[in-house]
This record gives sequence, structure tokens and C-alpha cells, in this order.
Amino acid sequence: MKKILIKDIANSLNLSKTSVSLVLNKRGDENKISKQTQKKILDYAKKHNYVPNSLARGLSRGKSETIGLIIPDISDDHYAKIAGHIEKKANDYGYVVLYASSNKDPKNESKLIQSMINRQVDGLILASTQQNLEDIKLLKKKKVPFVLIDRIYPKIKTNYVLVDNFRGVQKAADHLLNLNRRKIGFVTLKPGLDAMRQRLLGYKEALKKFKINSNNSLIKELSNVNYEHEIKESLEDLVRFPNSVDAIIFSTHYLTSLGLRELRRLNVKVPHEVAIVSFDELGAFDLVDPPITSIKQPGADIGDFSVDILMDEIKGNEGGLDKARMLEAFLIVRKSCGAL
Amino acid sequence: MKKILIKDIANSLNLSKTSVSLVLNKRGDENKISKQTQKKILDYAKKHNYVPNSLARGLSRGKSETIGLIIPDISDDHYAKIAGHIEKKANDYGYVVLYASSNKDPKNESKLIQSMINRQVDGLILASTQQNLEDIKLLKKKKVPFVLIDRIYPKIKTNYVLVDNFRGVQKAADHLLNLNRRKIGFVTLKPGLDAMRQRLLGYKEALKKFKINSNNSLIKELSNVNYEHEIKESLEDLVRFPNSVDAIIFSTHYLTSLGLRELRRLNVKVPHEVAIVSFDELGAFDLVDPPITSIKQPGADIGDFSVDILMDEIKGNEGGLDKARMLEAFLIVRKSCGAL
DNA sequence: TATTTATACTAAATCGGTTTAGTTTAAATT
DNA sequence: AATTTAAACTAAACCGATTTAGTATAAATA
Repeated sequence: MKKILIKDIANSLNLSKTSVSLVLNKRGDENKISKQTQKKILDYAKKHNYVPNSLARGLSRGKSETIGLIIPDISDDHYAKIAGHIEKKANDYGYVVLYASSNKDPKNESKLIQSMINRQVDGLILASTQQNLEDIKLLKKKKVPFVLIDRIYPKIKTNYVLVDNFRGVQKAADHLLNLNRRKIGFVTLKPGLDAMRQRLLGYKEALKKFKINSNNSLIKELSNVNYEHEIKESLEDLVRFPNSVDAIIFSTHYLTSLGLRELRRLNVKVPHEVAIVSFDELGAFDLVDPPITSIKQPGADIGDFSVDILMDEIKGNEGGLDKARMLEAFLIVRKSCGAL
Repeated sequence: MKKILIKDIANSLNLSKTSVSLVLNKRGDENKISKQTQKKILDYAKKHNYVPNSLARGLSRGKSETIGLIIPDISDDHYAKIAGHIEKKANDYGYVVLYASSNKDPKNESKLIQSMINRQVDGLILASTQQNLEDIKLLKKKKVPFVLIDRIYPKIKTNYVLVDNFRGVQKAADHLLNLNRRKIGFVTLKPGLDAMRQRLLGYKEALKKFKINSNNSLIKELSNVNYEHEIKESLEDLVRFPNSVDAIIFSTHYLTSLGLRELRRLNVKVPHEVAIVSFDELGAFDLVDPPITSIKQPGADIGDFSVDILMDEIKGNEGGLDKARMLEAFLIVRKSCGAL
């Protein structure tokens, strides 16, 4: 019942470690190990349930069949979904996922990247804080295969899979505008993240195309640490005279949840008085009162493509896949804008 | 910029690998390495940003400062939350988490356990399929530290952190009974899982205490693979004559979501005609129409306690913590039972 | 028959650490 | 002066694989 090693197999069969290792790695034929010997080894290994020690293998091969996944927070719905897809896809390739949450702390993220590399991960998928330019540059320099998801560094060329935040919010705004909402509030986070910046720009662009001047008092940029409190005041301000919005776009799902609670407290009728669109979904948004019109990010695609690209990188296929993908987010129309 | 090794430090300072290794592991004093030498080593290491190769260290130490987490599905809200807490807590102990989803497949789970062990994880946290008794026994025999969460093997003694499913559902049923609901349907999954069995028993016990005979046609046990379809028929059957339930308990959050959609389709008024309690929460259940009364599992405690216990095991503290904890789930009253 | 070539292996180095069992030098003790 | 002891190190084995550079034997060729 104890763990069996290559050495044990070799000794038991009066063979060398080399032969055993070669055969177990399916390199018996090319190394002219006789069929009989191969069979003996394979049988013995199977019978005694041999499984290689991944650390030893990783150490000597310099790789580990493991990819690292660093995300802001695994308990965030959005990232949990993506992580699920990444894991499934990675497994298909025979890879295991080592994951970690940065908790949105760049220092933390930096440490995690180091730690992953020391664990010889063969590649990284990274939803970065976007405040670790140096680390990213280092990854490039060291030629560590990696793919950024969700958040990129616009200043340098990297592999990435990204959702078109700009167009996404535009779709949200267009939807509202087409339903004749004209005073559209935008509730978002301070743009430490490029994604947030893009979403804000998308909002402004949509208004512009409708020849509406964007009004800064309708734009609420909340602090990343204190948004739970700030959102209350912001919503009151949006809803009350003189702003008196007739619609609000929330730039991410947790702001939507918080915002909805607040709107209830303020007794604002959705969609009657204020229409709502959420950028990004939460599982039960179709069950909410009213069901929330949202811009849904293609989580499965983000996961799948990022792994595909990473594997391509790892295998060194230079000419293969596109190494950068911009995906469309799509509008899911529900009742929160009064369209149904 | 290339990776620096212990050997490099040793060579540069004209010292042996041994000394360098000892000092870097804070074992310089006990090994009588002079203060000066220690300082030299430490300074050099810091300056050149030395970080040990975790694989090599793991291989030679036989451990890895990594714990394995195997759950049914990381994209499930419940497990994502738990995983988040486990990760945070493990980090506090200086550990990294290697995680994997079994996708509810016992074979898969079995493979993952093997794979984790080969990666020299120092311990495992496992939300098992409950169909791998042999693997669990093996873990015990090999003295691999592990903790079961959420799902246990009643036949053998293990460390575990568990929610009291029996009492949890009882609370749900009691709540309904106290609101004078008497025909309470129970929608659950076929009891491959002990948790499901306990929940069913809790339901029956609650009825019994109210001297209500439990009626099998009010109990819908759906198949694990096909519940999405089966739930439609089940709900129709519950709602229609002769069953005509006035309340339904869903034994897990995704059944609740599906069920609510179905009830809408059937135009059933909640809570007017049928009251609802969900075992287990989903993020937006407070925003749903009507807000869903639920039994909430203490995700943070599950995560924290399981890591505490595991660390205790890993460190070999026999007499330390309780190695088994049964946690209370608590009722969150919202409007779906008409109580508010 | 001597030489080449294939076949079927193996010894030993290597990956980057940790650890055991010393060794060398100087100071302290008898 | 001879012996112990302590201080400050180090050589080499080890963890469990992979991999390079062979070797021994038999068969084929010249």
C-alpha cells in the first residue's frame, strides 16, 4: 500500500530506472525497448498503481502540467464562473489549475505571480489589478506564457481575452435611449481599472450619438473600498431633483444588487420611474423584481479562449491562434427597462 | 534577471550550499553560522531577490505548503464562497490552495485525490461525492491529513465540518407550519448525498412533530442529471389537485431558482398560493420577487474551521481542536412565506 | 573473419533544494 | 603539551523523477 516508485519497479523487474521511465512515458518504442519488456513494465505499474510524483517530474522536466490562475476574488460570481470554465478546459488539455485570489491588492498579486512561477506553473492566466506593469513586463521578458483576461495593460502588447466594455455599455445605453429614456445615470467605480474607464466612455459615446450632452452630475464614480456606503448617497442624488434620472446603468453586478436594494428603500418604482440595466449578470437576475435587463459577459468563451491561447503559447505555436481576442457582450432584455 | 539559485549564492559568497540553505531557513543560529555570515547571505539573497523553487523544496522536504481543495463545482455559488474563505484562511497560515472540481463524478474525484497527493499537498479539504469510501479509507490509512466539508461518510470516523442539514430543514418546515401552511411539498435531489437524506429526514421529522403524516406524493426527488427537466413536471404535480400544496421547500439553491421560474410559468402566486423556503442562498435572493426566505449556511465558518482543523492535523496536534464540527444553519425570514 | 549496424538496454548526471554526518581551526581544559 | 570542546563551517547523500551518453550482445554486411 505504500507509494511505489520508479526505482521499485526497476528493481522488481531487474531493469534500470531509465527503461522504466522511458516506457512509462510512452517513449519505449522510439528507444527500442522490446515489446515484452514494455508490457512487463506497464503491467507491473498498473498492478501496483504507479503514479509519478508530480513534484519530482516537474523539477526535472522544468514544467508541471499546471497552470496558474490569478483572479481578484474566487467568490465573485463572475470570476467563479470563468474559473469553472478555465478549469474544465485546462483539464481537457491534461492540465491542473493552481488558483489564487489577489483580493484586488497589487502587492498580493505580485507575490502570487512569484509564487506561481516558483511552483513551475507552465503558464498563467491573470485577471490583473492593472497596477503591476512591472511584473507583467517581467513575465514577458522571462518568456513565461501568460494570458490576461478581463483586464489588460493597454501600454504593452500581450495575449489577452477581453470583453468589449465600450461596446457593451453602448448597447445598454442604446437600449435605454431607444426606449426614450433621456436622463440616464451611470453608477460605476473609480477608474483604477481600464474596464471601468471603457464602460464610462461607452456610456458617453452612446449619449453623444444621440446628441445628448453628458452631464457629470449623472455620473457616480464610487471608491473601490467604500462603494457600499457611497452608493446610498449617489442614488439619492440621482433620483432626486434636479437630476431626476429616468434610467440608471450600473457598471457591475454587485453595484446593481446594492443599487436595487437602495432604490427599494427609496421607494423608486423600477422600471416605471427609473429603468435599470446592469453590466454583468448575477445568477438570479431573471428572478428579481423586476427581472433585470443586463449586459452579459460571455464567461464560457473567456475561459475557453484564454486556455486555448495559453496552451498554444505553452506549446510554442507562434503562428497558431490569434493571441488577442475581444469578445462581444450581449444585451439580455428583461423587464427592468419597461421593454417587455 | 535570471533566476538565482542557492548554488549561485553559495558560489558568489564562497560558502557552501548547506550554509546558505540553513541561513535562509532561519536555522543559522542553531547551526552556529556566524552573525556576519548570516547577514551576508541574507543581504545577498534579498538584493538578488532569491525565492526558493517550491518544487525542489517540496520534493526534498516531502511537503509543499500547499493544501488541496476538491469541490463539486467552483462555479456553484455555495462552493465558490466557501472556497474564497478557505483560500483566505489558508493564506493566513502561509499556505497556497490547489483546487479542483470533481464535477460530481466519483471517478474524477478519485483521480483528483491521487493527483493532489502526487503533488505533495500537505493536506486535503474535500467536499466529496460520498461515493469514494475506499479513497477516504486510503487517505486515513496513509495518514494524509484531510477534512471533509459539507458531505461526510457516516460509516467512518473522519475530521469534518458539516452543516446540520436535519435541523436546518426542520427550521424551514417549522417556520412554514407556524404560519399555518399544512401541505408542504419538498423538492430535492435523489439521496446519493447524505446531506439530501438528512434534509429529507428533517422535513419528515418536522411534520411528525406537528402530527402531520408525510405524504410521499408531496416529496419530489429529482435525478441528479436530469433535474432541470424533471422539476417542471414535479412542480405541476405539486401545485395541482389533488396535491395542491400551500408551501414548498427546495432543498438547494439551484432547485429554488429553477422552481421559481417554473412557478412563474404556472402563474402560481408566491407566497399567496404557495409559500417558499430555500435551503441555501443565492446572492440575490433578497431581491427576488418575492424575496426568498432561506436557510443560510455559514459559509465563512465552514471555510475557516476546515482550514483550522486541517492545519491542526498537518502540524500533528493530536489533542488540539475538535476535529469534527456540526454547524447550525439559520433561517432568514423574507417575504416568500407571507410572514412579513 | 573482421567490421559495421541494430537491438536492447543502463550508468550516471541533472533538476534545486534539504539534511546528515562530518571536518577544520582555534580556544579552553587538564 | 596533549587533549577536549566549541565554533564555523562543508561534502555528499537524498528527494523521485528525466535525460544524455553510453555499453553489451547479436545480427548483418563486406
